[in-house]
Amino acid sequence: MSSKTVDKALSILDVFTVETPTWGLRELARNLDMNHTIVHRILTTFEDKGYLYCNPETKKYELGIKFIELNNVVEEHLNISTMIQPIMKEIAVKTGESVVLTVLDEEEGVFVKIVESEQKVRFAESVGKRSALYIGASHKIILAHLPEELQNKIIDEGIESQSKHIPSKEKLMARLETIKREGWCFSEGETFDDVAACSVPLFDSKHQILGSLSIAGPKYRFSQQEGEEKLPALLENVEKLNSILSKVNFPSRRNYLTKKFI
Amino acid sequence: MSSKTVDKALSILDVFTVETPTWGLRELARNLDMNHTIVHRILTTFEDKGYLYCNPETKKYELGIKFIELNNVVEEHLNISTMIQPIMKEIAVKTGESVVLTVLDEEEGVFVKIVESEQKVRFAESVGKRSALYIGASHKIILAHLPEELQNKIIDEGIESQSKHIPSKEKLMARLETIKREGWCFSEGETFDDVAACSVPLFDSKHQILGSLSIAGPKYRFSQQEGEEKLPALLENVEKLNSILSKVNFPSRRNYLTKKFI
DNA sequence: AATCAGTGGTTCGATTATAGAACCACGGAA
DNA sequence: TTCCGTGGTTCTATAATCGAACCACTGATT
Repeated sequence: MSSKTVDKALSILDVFTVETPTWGLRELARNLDMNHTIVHRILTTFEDKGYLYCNPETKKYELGIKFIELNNVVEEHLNISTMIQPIMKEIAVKTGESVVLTVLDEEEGVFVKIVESEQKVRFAESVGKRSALYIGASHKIILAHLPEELQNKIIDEGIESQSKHIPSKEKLMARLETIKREGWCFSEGETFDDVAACSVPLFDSKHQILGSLSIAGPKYRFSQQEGEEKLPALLENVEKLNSILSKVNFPSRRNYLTKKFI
Repeated sequence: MSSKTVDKALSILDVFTVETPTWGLRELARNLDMNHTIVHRILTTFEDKGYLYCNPETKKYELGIKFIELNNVVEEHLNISTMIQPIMKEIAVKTGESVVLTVLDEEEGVFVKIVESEQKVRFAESVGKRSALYIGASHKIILAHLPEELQNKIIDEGIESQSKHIPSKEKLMARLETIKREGWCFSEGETFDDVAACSVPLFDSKHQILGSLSIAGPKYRFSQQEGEEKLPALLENVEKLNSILSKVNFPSRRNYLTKKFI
């Protein structure tokens, strides 16, 4: 049982994305197919509480300062700064490339933490980015460790949405099997055109797939072979990370892994 | 007009802080003086949407992955990574100390961004931290630029809560006047025991106080005199930052500055 | 300058989701 | 066993929400 009103309210928050960060009242109501009165009431409530901010000039709404605050609570609680970041930093220093922590949430992957190399290619802005599990090494390595039925479902949905990232179902399924067997994955130009990455899986205390750890850098200095060379640096540290993560119980939605799914 | 149900739901979120990041159902209901049924319904709703995570072993709730995602949307929209961070970085490099961006929200100050120096004293974990305006240089410089009636109200509330940071109202008010006249503020050991800071104010497009920019470092290498020596590096860059911030319209609650207050 | 179409915002009675007492089932302590 | 606590569920009186219709305003278009 779940609250319809709160559910509606949270659905409203969901449309504030990097792509569309500001919304007018009626524009938003139209988009969500809701009566503008109720949208207005909810927006006002969020605004009062600091979750949304209404620009007084444009009268458009955007996400508020509260999310900066609450993000800190999550990071603190996960010991991201004190425990996870140092390990990622060590890998970054050793390999000279950026290190990315990705987490499985529902049926997608989310970049949770990025530690940048000293080199000038930056993509820390992508923290929080969410995308389908068949895109990029960091996501594919997760997909490879999901139950086959779920892989099927996700790939079918990808084909339906005509994703350019699925050449054919058979090829992808075969690729996933190889990835799982070998325990790592390399990709280039999938999530970002000019970026290549090399990823290994992370597991929770019940040995269920939790996410992945990746090294990422610009394509021109990151071939598959160079990726393989960096693999040891990843694998050396991934155990430490796994033991931390297994104690933490990461707050992402993976309940379906223990339940039956359709 | 505001939605009671959503308001209640958001009040629940508010108790998930750095100090108390996890809550059991009944514990939470007791704390908020609410019926546990309704708390349960709201918690479930948040959980479904990824805003809360219920640890399957302990059955305790904590903030979910959604806040990492939405924090990114806020930061992206504010151009924190691309525009603000480089300026802060420049100051950090020039002074060798960490640089802190603080913003006024309602009647408190919130650390919105911290760029660390290469030196080993770290307090980036404090991003999102919220505290009263009479504590620390970064907050006092904001308080000094608020209307006198509001200063009165805030200081009175501080005295009522028996804050150790207010020696006497007269002294503090006099201090605030000096700070405002001189345009900067130094403090040590207020927000953190071993940290000193030097702060200058930031204003929005309507020349209203928006927040502050600070240099902060460990007390032993950060005397008032050393703070003053670093002041030019701050002031050189604060204009650039002000011009960026005036275009951005920062999403913090400062409506009361344009309205009457009680 | 008058019209129109679009905003954001408000009102109020019919409708519908919510509130909360009472209820499980479970688990640990005495 | 009993007791107290927990998380979670059920059901109906009740109170909050929904939404058509309503302002007041703005900025094109005629």
